Amino acid sequence: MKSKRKASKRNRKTSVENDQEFQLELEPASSDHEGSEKSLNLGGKRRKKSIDNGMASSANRRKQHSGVKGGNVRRLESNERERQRMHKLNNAFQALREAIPHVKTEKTLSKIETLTLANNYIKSLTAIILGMSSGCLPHAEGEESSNASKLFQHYQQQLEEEDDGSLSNYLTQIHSFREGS
DNA sequence: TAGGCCATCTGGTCCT
DNA sequence: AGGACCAGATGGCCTA
Repeated sequence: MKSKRKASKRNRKTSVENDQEFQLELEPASSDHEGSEKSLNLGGKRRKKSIDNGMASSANRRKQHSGVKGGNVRRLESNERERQRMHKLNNAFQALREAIPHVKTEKTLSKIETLTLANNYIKSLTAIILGMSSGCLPHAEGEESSNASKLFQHYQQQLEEEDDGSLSNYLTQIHSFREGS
């Protein structure tokens, strides 16, 4: 079903990798699951399913062949740490999703959508704040106001250079996300 | 069925 | 030396 597509994805690999995989494919199937049980238990459900189906991933095969005694345990521990790290990253993404206002839909924002929206949201807020504060800046004499003025000039210049219309861009994106859902 | 998105594994590199 | 970080590879799930 997906073999064609997966094959096309695999074509991105280098010829060296293809050669290695070809050789590994010739390995006896009985060795495929060695060392994969622990990571299976530690891993998420999605990964578990693939292994439940009896599919030995190339990753597992690589693991099989890179296994030095003791190194295997270290690898599994490293995998677990990496999983935890990615979970933290995903939690941060979730927090970011909740921090930026967007049209509520059943479909959650993808990571790229979240980052793009957050970027433009920050820019739009910056533009608004600076716009609100700009009124009192010209007559300011204190150092604090002077800094604010510099800040305002800096961002104004930045916005001019980017010329992307942050606020309208942000609103446009929200609108497109709404339509896309 | 193709494409998008995601989770996981892995080896390399950087950092402490 | 070992952990953190990163990017590539891969397979699963979902949707148009």
